[in-house]
Amino acid sequence: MEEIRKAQLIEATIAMIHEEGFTNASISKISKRAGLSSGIVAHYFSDKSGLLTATQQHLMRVLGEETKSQLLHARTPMERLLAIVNSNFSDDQFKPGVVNVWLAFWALVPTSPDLARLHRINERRMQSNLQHALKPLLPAEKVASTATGLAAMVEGLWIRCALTKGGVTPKQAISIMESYINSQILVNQD
Amino acid sequence: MEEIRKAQLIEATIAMIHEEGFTNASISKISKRAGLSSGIVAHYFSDKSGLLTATQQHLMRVLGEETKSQLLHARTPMERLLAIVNSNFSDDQFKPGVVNVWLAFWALVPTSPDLARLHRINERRMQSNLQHALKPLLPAEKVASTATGLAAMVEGLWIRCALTKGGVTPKQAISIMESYINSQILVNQD
Amino acid sequence: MEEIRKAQLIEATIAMIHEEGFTNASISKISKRAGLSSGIVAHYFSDKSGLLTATQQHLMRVLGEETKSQLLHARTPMERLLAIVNSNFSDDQFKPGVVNVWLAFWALVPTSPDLARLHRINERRMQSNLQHALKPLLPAEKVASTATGLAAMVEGLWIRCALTKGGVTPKQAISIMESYINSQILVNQD
Amino acid sequence: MEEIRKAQLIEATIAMIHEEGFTNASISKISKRAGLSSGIVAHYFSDKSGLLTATQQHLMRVLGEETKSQLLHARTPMERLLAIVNSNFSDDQFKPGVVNVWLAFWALVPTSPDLARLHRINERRMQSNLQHALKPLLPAEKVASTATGLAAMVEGLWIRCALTKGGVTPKQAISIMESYINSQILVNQD
DNA sequence: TATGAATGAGGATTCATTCAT
DNA sequence: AATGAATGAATCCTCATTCAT
Repeated sequence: MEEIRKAQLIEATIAMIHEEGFTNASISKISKRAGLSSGIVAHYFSDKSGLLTATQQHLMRVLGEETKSQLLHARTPMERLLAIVNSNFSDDQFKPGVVNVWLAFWALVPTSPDLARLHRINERRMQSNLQHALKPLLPAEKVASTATGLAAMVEGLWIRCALTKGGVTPKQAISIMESYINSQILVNQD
Repeated sequence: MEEIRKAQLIEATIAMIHEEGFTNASISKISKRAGLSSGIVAHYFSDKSGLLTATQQHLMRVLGEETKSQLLHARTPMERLLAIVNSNFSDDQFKPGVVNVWLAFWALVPTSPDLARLHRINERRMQSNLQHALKPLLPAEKVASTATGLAAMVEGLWIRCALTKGGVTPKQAISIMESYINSQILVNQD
Repeated sequence: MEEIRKAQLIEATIAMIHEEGFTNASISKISKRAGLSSGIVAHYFSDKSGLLTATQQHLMRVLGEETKSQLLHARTPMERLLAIVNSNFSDDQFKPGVVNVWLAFWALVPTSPDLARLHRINERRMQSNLQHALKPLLPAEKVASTATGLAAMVEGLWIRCALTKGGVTPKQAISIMESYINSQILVNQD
Repeated sequence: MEEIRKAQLIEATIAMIHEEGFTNASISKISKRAGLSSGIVAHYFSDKSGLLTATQQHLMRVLGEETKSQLLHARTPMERLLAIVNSNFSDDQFKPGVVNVWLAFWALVPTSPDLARLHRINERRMQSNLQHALKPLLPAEKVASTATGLAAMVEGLWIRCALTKGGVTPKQAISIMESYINSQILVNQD
């Protein structure tokens, strides 16, 4: 029961943030949308901030699982890299609402220790995944900085896909990143 | 007088968003911090959203002028590219508060037409600057996508400099981007 | 519970309008007077205008029930007419506050669609009641205009009873209207 | 100069009350509409309530002059009566805005001593005019009550003309009152 | 005479939270 | 486990008023 209710509320939170913006996503609207009463949030998350943190955790878990699942089928280092990149641009990451939640999340990081913690965890996982995949492809001293650049590019392109209607498509984003990866490998080859 | 007051209020807005987060930056706190009364906001910006829009416009103007000023001294295409990149990582862009305002701004874009407009303008200027500088360096069909990738990387690295204490420094960020630029040019040279 | 709270708030609204005038009847004063918190108004009426509309509806219902109750005992057409007239001058209609609410209500009709609707309903009911009672007493072509004149006189005299201290009393008002009715019947008799 | 400014502001007050309702007619809107600054009101009327009182006084003066002017051409008592009645339904009394101001005025009488004074003056003038005209037509003991009834009917019909779109027209109102007058005279003749 | 900058109190409204049921 | 009534603080905004120019 608890898990069902929590899932319902997280789902409704994402939907409300999508539809009316982070600022207007009040507890009463969220709970009404979930078909539940307003008191329920206190019951399961103790707090509004508890609900928001849980929501962000949920999104991070979804992304993590997507990455893990795509990595399963990767055989070569290059395939591993592309798996990581692709997982960030899967359909799940552009579902209505998901985008706004991530953006709101970033905006809250500087003033919320809880969310800052989540942010750090997420960033480290990404960095670690990328470095692991890059190690066989690049000289050791280039691995870390290339991983950072790649992670940054993923984030930057993702924002553009999300915010700029008629801008970059996920497909184009992936191709831009492939070009980055390839040129880095080529240049550092000999 | 009008310009002085507006500047005071924009300054105070940035400071408050920095100190207490976007959500807690209320009109009364902002105006008190500016040493003015709360009614003054309505007087000069008609609205809270008017003040926020003006604040973001201000930050964009500062960035634009920084870019323009750095471009003045650039002689070669490569220098132009670096000028653009550098201007995004100048000290002004990491002054306390500036970071949070940009992040909050992005979070509001999906639900605020006004801010969406500003966002589009800013993005186009960046893209256009980069393409202009890249044209002499790359085959025509590579210019647009490389500019997009570079812009995305700038944004992504900027977020990391801003959000992750002890992560990437602006200096490292610039070096990562130089590496990206160089490899793209090298690979596409012959 | 809901009905009790609504009644409390409507009662308090009437009292506040009476004591401090329509302009000064704020939500916080009204709710405090009802012994409740200010948020309660939103809870039950969603709006201040919701509360005002409900208050006016309440007064109209009271008047309607008074009329209906007096009509129960009326046997002849003439008695019916007097019953309608009397109900408009019953003690309930001059209870402290009731007068001011009606006046404020009229003042808001031109700019409030909701109240305009209520006004129309009330006027039609009065007109219909009067015509029904006048039909056996007057030639058909005189019924409508006489009803209108009578309704207007009721309203005009009611205002004078309400606004002019030391002016007309309800008793005198009723006698003036009786005289109007009698003369109209007499003149149109043969 | 003073008279010009005062007239401008009174005119603007009536227009604003008409367009946005009494509640929304703020000093800044009124003065802007008059093409003047907001401070001007304090200068010429010391107060907002001063402006409102002056506005109501103005409307009363206009009505009084209309009555006086129509009475000039009246020769018989009956003509005098009709002149008084007609003056209340002249075009000036239904000019946009005038109606709302009178209604708002009535609503304020119970809580404003100033406006209550004006109200009393206006009512007495009307009563006195009517009694003077009725004296030659009715037995002495009927004059006062008939005047009161007539005044009330004028007011009631005027409200209906004003508030109920598609209800009574001024022409019909006058005819209803003529019928009242005639029947009263006929019945009391012998 | 006239302006309009500046104030700050007061308005309606929204909302997270609490709690009895 | 779940409700939703009730609170009251906080928010934005409006506005009459004051006053230096």
